[in-house]
Amino acid sequence: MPTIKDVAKYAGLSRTTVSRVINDQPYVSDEKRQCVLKAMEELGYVPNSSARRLRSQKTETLAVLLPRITNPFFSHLIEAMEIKASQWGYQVIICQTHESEQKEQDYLELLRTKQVDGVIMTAVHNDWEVIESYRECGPIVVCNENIEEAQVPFIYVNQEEAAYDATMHLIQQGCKNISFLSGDDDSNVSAYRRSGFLKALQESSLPFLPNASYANAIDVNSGREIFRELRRLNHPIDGVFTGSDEVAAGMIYEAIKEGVRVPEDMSIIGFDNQSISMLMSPSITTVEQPVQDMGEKCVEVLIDQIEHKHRSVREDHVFEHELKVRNSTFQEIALVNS
Amino acid sequence: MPTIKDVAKYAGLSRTTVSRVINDQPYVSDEKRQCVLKAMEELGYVPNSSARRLRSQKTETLAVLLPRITNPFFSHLIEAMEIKASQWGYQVIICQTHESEQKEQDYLELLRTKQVDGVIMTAVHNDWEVIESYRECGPIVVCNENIEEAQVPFIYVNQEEAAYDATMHLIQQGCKNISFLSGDDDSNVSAYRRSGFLKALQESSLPFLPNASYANAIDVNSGREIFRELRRLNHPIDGVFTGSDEVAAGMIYEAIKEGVRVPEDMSIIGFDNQSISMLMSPSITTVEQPVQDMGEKCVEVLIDQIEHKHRSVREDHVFEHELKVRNSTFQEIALVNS
DNA sequence: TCTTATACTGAAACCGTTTTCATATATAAA
DNA sequence: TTTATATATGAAAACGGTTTCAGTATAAGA
Repeated sequence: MPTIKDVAKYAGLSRTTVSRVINDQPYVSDEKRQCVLKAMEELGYVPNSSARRLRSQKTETLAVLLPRITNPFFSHLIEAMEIKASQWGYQVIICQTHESEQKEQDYLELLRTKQVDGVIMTAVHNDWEVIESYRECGPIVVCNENIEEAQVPFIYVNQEEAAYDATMHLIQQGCKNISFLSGDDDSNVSAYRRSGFLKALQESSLPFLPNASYANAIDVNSGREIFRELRRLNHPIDGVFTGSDEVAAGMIYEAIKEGVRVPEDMSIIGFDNQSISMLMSPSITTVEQPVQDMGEKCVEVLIDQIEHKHRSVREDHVFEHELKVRNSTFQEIALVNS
Repeated sequence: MPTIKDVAKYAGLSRTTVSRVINDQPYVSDEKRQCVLKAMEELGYVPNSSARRLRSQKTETLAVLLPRITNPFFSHLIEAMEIKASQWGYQVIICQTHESEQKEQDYLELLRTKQVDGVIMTAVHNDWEVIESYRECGPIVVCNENIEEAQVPFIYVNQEEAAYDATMHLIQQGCKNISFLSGDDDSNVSAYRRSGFLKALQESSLPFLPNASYANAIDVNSGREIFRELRRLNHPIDGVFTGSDEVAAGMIYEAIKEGVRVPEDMSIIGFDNQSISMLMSPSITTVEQPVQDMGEKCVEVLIDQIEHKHRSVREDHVFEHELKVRNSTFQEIALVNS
């Protein structure tokens, strides 16, 4: 592999001049520029990025921390991020935390060891003060969470409102005994959603059913399991806020198996508008978040911080959600009759 | 940020000794080792990875090239890869090609610029001779494709056999007019599947229907569209090999809408055993590939090549597929009656 | 006692760039 | 003509580690 030194020698010029050509800097005569380009071409030279990184103190690489990439919400998010980052000439390294505090810290170390210029966190598992200590090593932006005391940019949808709207929709459909499901309980997202859920119940003078509340609803299988548990309650449930299309799909799967009619006997509402929500029968009413826009925004904000080195203060980028009403909460018959 | 020099000074020792401690090398007395560790701790020192990379000529980073991360097959693959890589202390950077030859080349450049130690390609869009030219810069392994003339490790499922088995299953269910769908047509996967498909038809003395053959079946929407097109043919179709669970799901969605009964009027078979295939009603018969094992194997083989620097020759790691028979090709009634 | 081997330590070279600084020349302004 | 300014070039320092090599001290073997 030829180095810049070889190119310089071959072109009969100094490394400095070659470097100027590589980086499109001024103060190189056209004649020499051509000369250098020719030399690079003929030697098949390509600059070594480790050396560039060391000297220029930047990596043009971002780390994206997420629980697991197979969750469609996160895969869509990181898809958008990678595309945007690539447009800016940045690489994206993928960091699956699997909800582990330790792994989250391990990956944040990438910032300290200068393997990345910045970090996007799409979930936060450690206490904020732990995260905070990494901030001196480089910018961090948080996506999909909202931690009040933290002074970094946040990109999110108002989960409280979203859950409120979803719950209100269930109530308008006539649900009176509504179950609340959430994933990881230490996440702020769950807390905000619960709060919106409770607000809707309260305004409608409906009771909260702690027995029909589960905090381990994360995927299809947990959805199926929780459905079976709900059936065992002596209190009949006619509506479920799942917080996830996959959980909703799992519940519907089980409902069909058990002969429970959705939405007539039980209305089920998902979250994220993943493709599964359209495909299930009945199709799943869900809350759409503008995932692509959010992903792009994260990258833009982060790169802006990296390239302009401005100390990040609190910054809120709130995106709008949208309720997608489908058949898991809404009987088409009613529509036909009206 | 403190450097190794600061640590050395603080500990009253040389950079060399500090380096030895960092890298767990012998020939450091216990006393000095403690001394260095204490100094690192107190200064909050962490080695700069750009400097390490430059000197030691390795990055401990892998690039994974894939069409798009939102395709569940690839997200499951990369999930397994990331976990395995992380166990070996390697980072994974994600490279979405979107089937573009140019992007594929751009990402292969990471190898030349020494930003990664090796590359995993989960699809191949350029001619092999183009790829070949990057091999002198570092090891490449190919996953999910099988290019005969190429002398690198391949990790794959025998797509010809898989398609043969799937088609045979359709035929055994009584299908006589079977449509063949595939995604990207320049991919070898499609070619092998087509070959297996044809073999099954031939052995059963059934005709191949070129009019009912589509090469743009990649997702739910294309599945829906193709279903509608198939309906417009004057030749009635009673079986479809889709090559993708998402395409199959899209077709089933449309079938339900149009009152076509699956599998009575038309049997549909997917590929990949994604969670959607179990959730649809009817659930989708599909071909399972051991995605996790394949992902892990890719990383193992690649890291082995990186760390032992042995020139890679042809190496075939063939994994077994498994037909998962579900309701989109198989009437449960028949099972009950028997 | 004299080699010889082994454990420990550090000075200096090296990895391949970019950046700083000094110098030279050409052009414009005074 | 002199001075200031802009353009063009290269030598050398810097980035922050690891590796080579040489040197010293101590223990073991002849």
